[in-house]
Amino acid sequence: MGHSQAEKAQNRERILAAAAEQIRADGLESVSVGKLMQAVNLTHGGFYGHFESRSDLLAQALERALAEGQHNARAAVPAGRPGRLAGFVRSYLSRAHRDARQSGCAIGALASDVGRADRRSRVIMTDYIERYITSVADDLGGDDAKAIAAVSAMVGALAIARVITDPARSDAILKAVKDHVTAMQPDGPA
Amino acid sequence: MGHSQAEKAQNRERILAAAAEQIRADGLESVSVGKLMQAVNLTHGGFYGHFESRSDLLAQALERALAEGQHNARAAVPAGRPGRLAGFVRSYLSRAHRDARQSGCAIGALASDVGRADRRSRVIMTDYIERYITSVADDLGGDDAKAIAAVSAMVGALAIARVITDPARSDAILKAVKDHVTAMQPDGPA
DNA sequence: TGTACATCAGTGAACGCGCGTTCACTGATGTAC
DNA sequence: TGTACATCAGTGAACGCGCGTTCACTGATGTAC
Repeated sequence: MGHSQAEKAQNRERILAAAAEQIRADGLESVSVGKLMQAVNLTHGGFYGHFESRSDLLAQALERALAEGQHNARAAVPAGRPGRLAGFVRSYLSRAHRDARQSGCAIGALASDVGRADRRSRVIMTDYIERYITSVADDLGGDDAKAIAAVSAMVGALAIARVITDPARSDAILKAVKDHVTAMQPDGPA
Repeated sequence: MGHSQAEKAQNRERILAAAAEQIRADGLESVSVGKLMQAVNLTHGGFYGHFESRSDLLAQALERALAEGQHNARAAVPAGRPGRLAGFVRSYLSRAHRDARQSGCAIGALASDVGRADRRSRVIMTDYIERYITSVADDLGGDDAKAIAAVSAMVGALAIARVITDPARSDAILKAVKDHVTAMQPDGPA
């Protein structure tokens, strides 16, 4: 069995990507070293050539999940200014986002988990929350307080919509908050 | 060692109360049968005289936590109508509530956990979310959509404030959303 | 009120299992000459 | 270009541990007479 240096880097990527998906789908605690390595067609022993410990992996996977969620969010919206917030909110509070936890926003998926996690994880997520708020504030005339309210409502709505058992009611939650946040923009939706 | 029927009911209560606190403080998955029974000064074998399984206990503890969180919320606000929402929001988005996960609102503490839990848990929490929305709607002239936005913002803000590492910034998050939700009332804060 | 006994709440040893982590080993990679 | 060898990515057995659950047992409770 040949294992080149290039393959090692590639395997590390595959482990990290699989973990970043899994923590969003099933939570930080759902990750087991053995199963994760199996999912990536490696044996468990090799794990420690890539990461110091399970908890080290979790912190890096959280960072990765946050970065990916952010990337997906930006990709869903054309870069131009007018209607940017409305477009972003439509995508963030879509049924597709609600139903695809594993590739969606890690703040929405993991906020309450990280709230009780170790400091390292909280520092990482704090950074992404602040970026999220700043980005939304840009579309709200720099109003930080308004952006905080908008972000809180979006994150809360996503979490709640994933709990509600009746699909139509879950849709209604998403729609109500979408309309509410969109209406926050001074010049109205574009 | 004497064990009367009254003691049995009392022990069941103690197990359930301890679990209801623990799931809010550290998440559903943090509960282990052995440690839980130890915390209540019993041995692990007796657990199955009270509950069918760990997962049965978790569902009942979730219901208990939700009921307690709701009870605490009502207790914090005088029953009279004027200013009821403002008073409730002040309490919900207080530093005290943020810092006392184990006795606070279980929706805020466990929404993202339950979003990926089994159907039984989701059904239980759905019920309490709807009650929460209805209760807030009562203070907003029956406007369901507005109440959904308010509840989403409060739940999201609580979760986010528990992640943010800088205490002053965390306070600012609570305050921004408190002001935002209070301003939703047509007649303004009382 | 007092005795005899069935009930049953709680005990603690034991089960099989999966966990995170370690480590001696294998064999292809990739470098030195 | 070809050979000799050090490196090191990945393997898989083994570790000690805590888990959820079962069960034979203990002894106080509480009932029948």
